[in-house]
Amino acid sequence: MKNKKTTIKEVAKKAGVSISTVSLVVNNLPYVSAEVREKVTNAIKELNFYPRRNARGLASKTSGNIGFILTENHFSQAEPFYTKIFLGTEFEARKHRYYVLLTTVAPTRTENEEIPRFLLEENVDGVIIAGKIHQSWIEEVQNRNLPLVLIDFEVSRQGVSSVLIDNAEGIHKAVDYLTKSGHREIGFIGGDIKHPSIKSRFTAYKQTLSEKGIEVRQDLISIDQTDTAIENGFVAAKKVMEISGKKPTAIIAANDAMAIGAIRFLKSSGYMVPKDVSVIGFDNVDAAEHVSPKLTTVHVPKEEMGAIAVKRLVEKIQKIDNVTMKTFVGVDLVLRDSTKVLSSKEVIPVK
Amino acid sequence: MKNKKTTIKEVAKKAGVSISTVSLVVNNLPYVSAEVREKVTNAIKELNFYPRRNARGLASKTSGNIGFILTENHFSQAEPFYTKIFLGTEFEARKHRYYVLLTTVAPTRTENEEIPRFLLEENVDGVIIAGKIHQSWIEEVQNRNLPLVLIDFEVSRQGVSSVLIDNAEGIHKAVDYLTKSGHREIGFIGGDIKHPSIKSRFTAYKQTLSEKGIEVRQDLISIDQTDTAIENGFVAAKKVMEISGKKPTAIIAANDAMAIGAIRFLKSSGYMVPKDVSVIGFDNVDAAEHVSPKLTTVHVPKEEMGAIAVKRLVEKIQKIDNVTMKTFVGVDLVLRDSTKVLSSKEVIPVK
DNA sequence: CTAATTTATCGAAACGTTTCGATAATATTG
DNA sequence: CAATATTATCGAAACGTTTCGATAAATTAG
Repeated sequence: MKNKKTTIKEVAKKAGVSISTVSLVVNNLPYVSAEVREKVTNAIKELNFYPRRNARGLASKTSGNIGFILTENHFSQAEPFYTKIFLGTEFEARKHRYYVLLTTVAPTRTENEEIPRFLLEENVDGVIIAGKIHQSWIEEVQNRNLPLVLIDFEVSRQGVSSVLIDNAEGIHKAVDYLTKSGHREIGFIGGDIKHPSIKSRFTAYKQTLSEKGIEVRQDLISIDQTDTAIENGFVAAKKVMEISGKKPTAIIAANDAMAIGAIRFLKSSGYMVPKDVSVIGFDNVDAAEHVSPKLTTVHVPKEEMGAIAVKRLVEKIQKIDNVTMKTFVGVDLVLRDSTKVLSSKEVIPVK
Repeated sequence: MKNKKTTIKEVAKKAGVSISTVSLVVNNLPYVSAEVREKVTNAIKELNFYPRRNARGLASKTSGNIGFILTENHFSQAEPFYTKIFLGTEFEARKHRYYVLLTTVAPTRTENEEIPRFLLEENVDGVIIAGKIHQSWIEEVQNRNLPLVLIDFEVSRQGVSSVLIDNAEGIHKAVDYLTKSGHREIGFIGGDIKHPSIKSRFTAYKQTLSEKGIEVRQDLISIDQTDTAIENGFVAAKKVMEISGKKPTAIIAANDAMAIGAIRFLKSSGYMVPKDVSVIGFDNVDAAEHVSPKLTTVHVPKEEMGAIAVKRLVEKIQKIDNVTMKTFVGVDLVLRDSTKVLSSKEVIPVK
């Protein structure tokens, strides 16, 4: 069925009403009699009418778009954590009749950094920022009075909502599982420790061990890598195995990439995973199922995070709910092959 | 620096010229004196002016957007082959000052299937379709007189360009490598054989073997899976190992997912990869580096495919080159750990 | 019954650009 | 020198909707 590019004028003519009346019907607005509404609806169908996005946008000062911003390094990262989140936003946005425009910005900010064009052109009605980002980008959005939702990042700033991972719960579940499986020498490796998620995973690791009366041993910890890439997991695991006295029987990594790197180090150094050392990751990216052994990991519902962010943003755009919100998405421990039960009885420290 | 939402009117006033003259300067069009051009440019900078996308769109009957369509199953597939292509389009589109709008459609087509909203709203200037798609979606785009580029798919239809994988070259390189490594019993597993890429990979497999004087054995082939998912690789490899007389020393899979499935079957059945059977995949998705052993595979430059598609489409949109083009992207064999050299001397069949 | 309120329909301005034709000045060609 | 072509600048219509206020009819309340 060919689209004949009809306009609202032709619909009005065919239905015998004014353009204004047609607009009321198209937008499902009141003060149109049932009889007229039916006539207009029929004309719309017969003429296969669909309003143009541009014209609606100009007249109503809206764009129908949501901006999605992330940093360049997150954009190109091998493990598609943020692309899953993006796909989640796209699917949910569609339900609300929004398009999602994707862009990247530099991780740091200099004077002449290019501002996303969709901000300059006023081509988005709200913005989602995924991951850690320089504060000046947040200011750039807020200065334009655009609704903003952050994903996996938070700032103490008025009017910014966040969709966050319940990192503490995830790490708690991981430590809990390990201690219930008989592990006491549990290490932690991480990178980019200033990232709020990594920081809170590390805090939760120490806190949960303390709650269980297990000593937090510094020689089982390595968290000074610049980022959470695979190769930094390799290096961090290497350091832990080198400096630790009594070796860990389990290592919790700040994310799956570092867990994979840790497994690579361990295997290449003659340790067997999980026979000698269990490894747990965080995120549950696709690779977790492909590495050998398959990675036990804390599953983060990435597409759901994207969907929730869209819901929050659309509410802000439509001014349904102006409350600043922090939404924590629950996590689950997915048991695969990289963890081993040492003993079925939880070890209770003797003192 | 706060954006004060200035309009072209204010720029005109400040520069002491007309709106039309400002528009000529903004769009870098001729018939403006150098003196006036400088005055206007200064005013634009001082007022931090940026034209609205909506207004420009309405006036020029353009959207500034490119539509990106793929099927729902491709959208949600675990291995992010098409998301890599999408990311490639986004990066390239940005250079040409286009936004990319992503959507999915059903793999098949029924009467009341929803047409992508960006087509209905005339909100794209051209469309990229990635992967195999029902012909009616192609018609839906062409009926709207929109420029169209297909990725990893082709149809014998007027005016449709394609960015394709040089499947034959990839398979040729894989077979060549294997035969040069001493393999003669080389199997092939595939699914969704009607997909042009898969079909041409299979054809190339047979053809290259024949060129080398190696018999194409039907008992080393399994290609009747419905799609190229991991579990179908498992099943196809199982079938090949069950029905074949002299067992294969190598299996070429139609894609990485099936290669991974094949490795899983082989390992779970007591075979060692590559000691007993070498495995080669196609695509080089992220998982190829994570499976054990790491997968030898034909690398497809996915982001480049996306970038090329955007370039072709932008040319079509701007009517720079209306020629229908097929662009084949080169591929490379990436040697990892899943292939073994049987003998360093290429086996030349004795007859 | 009358006044007040709600419902129904419409005309036209507005949204912010692009672009075409009008007008005039300048440059080139025969 | 005159005719023709090019360059420069501008006014206003157009693009296709939304939406506000005008006008009138219908309904409700006192």
